[in-house]
Amino acid sequence: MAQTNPPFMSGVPELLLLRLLDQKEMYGYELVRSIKSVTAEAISLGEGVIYPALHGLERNGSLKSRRKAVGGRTRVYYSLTSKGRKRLAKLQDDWRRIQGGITNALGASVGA
Amino acid sequence: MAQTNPPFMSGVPELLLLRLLDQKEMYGYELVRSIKSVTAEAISLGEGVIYPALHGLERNGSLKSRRKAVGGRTRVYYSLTSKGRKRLAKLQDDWRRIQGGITNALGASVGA
DNA sequence: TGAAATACCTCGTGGTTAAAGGTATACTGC
DNA sequence: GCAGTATACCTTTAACCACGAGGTATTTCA
Repeated sequence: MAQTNPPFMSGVPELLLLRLLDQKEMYGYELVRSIKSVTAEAISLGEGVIYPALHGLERNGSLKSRRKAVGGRTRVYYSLTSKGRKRLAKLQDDWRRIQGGITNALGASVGA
Repeated sequence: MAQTNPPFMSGVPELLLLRLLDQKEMYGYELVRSIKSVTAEAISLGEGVIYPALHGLERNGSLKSRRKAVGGRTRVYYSLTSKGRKRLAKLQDDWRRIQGGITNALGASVGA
């Protein structure tokens, strides 16, 4: 795993993708840039991560796509299905749980 | 990856281990239970994660160990080296960065 | 005596990220 | 008219790392 981002990343691409697409239909290339900007440059996910992830999410029914020609170029727009919305809710929950756990651990002074 | 914990776990064992051992010398079996309790049950790391991680961290110089007999049983206590402390500082930084990035993403309303 | 807890360990699986590479079209500047 | 850059899609390969399962031995408690 040649790393640009530090560890702590597993599951993150999926979460981010679902979250962004829940707000607005978007295409792959746009998502790549969007993730960088919405995380204030903290997280950068390349196309080699985004496209396979998108395909996987579509395959398992979390996303649906439609092709759209824009200025002679074809884009594939993705949006959430209801299954995808459920999946997002679960992932957000999970994230908050482990995020809280780690925050506890980092902040705790182990008294005795 | 048969999963007990949800995703979002990569790098987490290392961070938690270093953090706990920075506060107090501990042995493997103790760390397994400690992680569960300090994260309020949110994160549970089995021995199959902890022991290899401990060995790896010792190998790369982040931890040092000493054996200690306690009531007829032998325990291997681990503690941080200065290299381990540096590593911990870096990981904490990384964690806070990506944690912040995700929080942004989850909270953001993508206004146009 | 035997079950459960303590304490250590390794191996194999498989999920998941990441970089690098590959194609093709459109737009910009020269 | 042409070169270079940005847009837009995609796949393949490699490597990592968490995880469960399984394995040993000792102690404690019923």
